[in-house]
Amino acid sequence: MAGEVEVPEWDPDATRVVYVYEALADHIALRIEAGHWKPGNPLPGERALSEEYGVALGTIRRGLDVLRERGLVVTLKSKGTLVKPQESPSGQE
Amino acid sequence: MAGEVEVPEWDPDATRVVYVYEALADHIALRIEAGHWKPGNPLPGERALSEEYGVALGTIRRGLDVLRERGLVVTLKSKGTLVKPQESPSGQE
DNA sequence: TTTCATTTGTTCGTATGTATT
DNA sequence: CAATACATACGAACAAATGAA
Repeated sequence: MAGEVEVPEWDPDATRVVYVYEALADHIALRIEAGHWKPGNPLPGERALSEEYGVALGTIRRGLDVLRERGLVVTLKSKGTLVKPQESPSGQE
Repeated sequence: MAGEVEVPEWDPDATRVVYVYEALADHIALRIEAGHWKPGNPLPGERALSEEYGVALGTIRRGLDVLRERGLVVTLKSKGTLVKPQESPSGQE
């Protein structure tokens, strides 16, 4: 049950095999799985993430696009991007 | 006066005598003249056109450069590229 | 109702790197 | 080497929706 898990530092140079927005998506996904942000709760805003990660707004949005496609998050206009409750087809936990 | 006019399909391979951005400019010009986009109204965004035509952003921008030089459109930052009202200094046609 | 702050959405402008011709 | 074309990425500004005061 996803508690306090270690997440590697954000280092775009250490991930130079892939694109920034993909590495970004992976990193945010790790943090979600590590429980940094709980299901139903919002992530920091796009601008905040942009500053935190030191990447452009468009890059953050691309990363969030990826996470949205993966079904990890949902984005509501003027609200924010929320961690999607993981669908457990039958089991609770 | 410019109603529903037929515009050939976009086919970069059928126009291989010139550059893509020129064929692109010609094609968009045809659509404007055919009334697909009205004077004063915006064209689809550069990114949208990029996807629609299946060409890179830079290529779209080059094509729009051409149309701007021809006086067919005007581009406003953060707004879009608008069809310029055709200047009929005195004559109609 | 109006105003304001917050947040996502959209768009152009620009720069860089790579591949092809 | 230069021009074309593609993709990624960063920056800035404007637009729209929401919610609170």
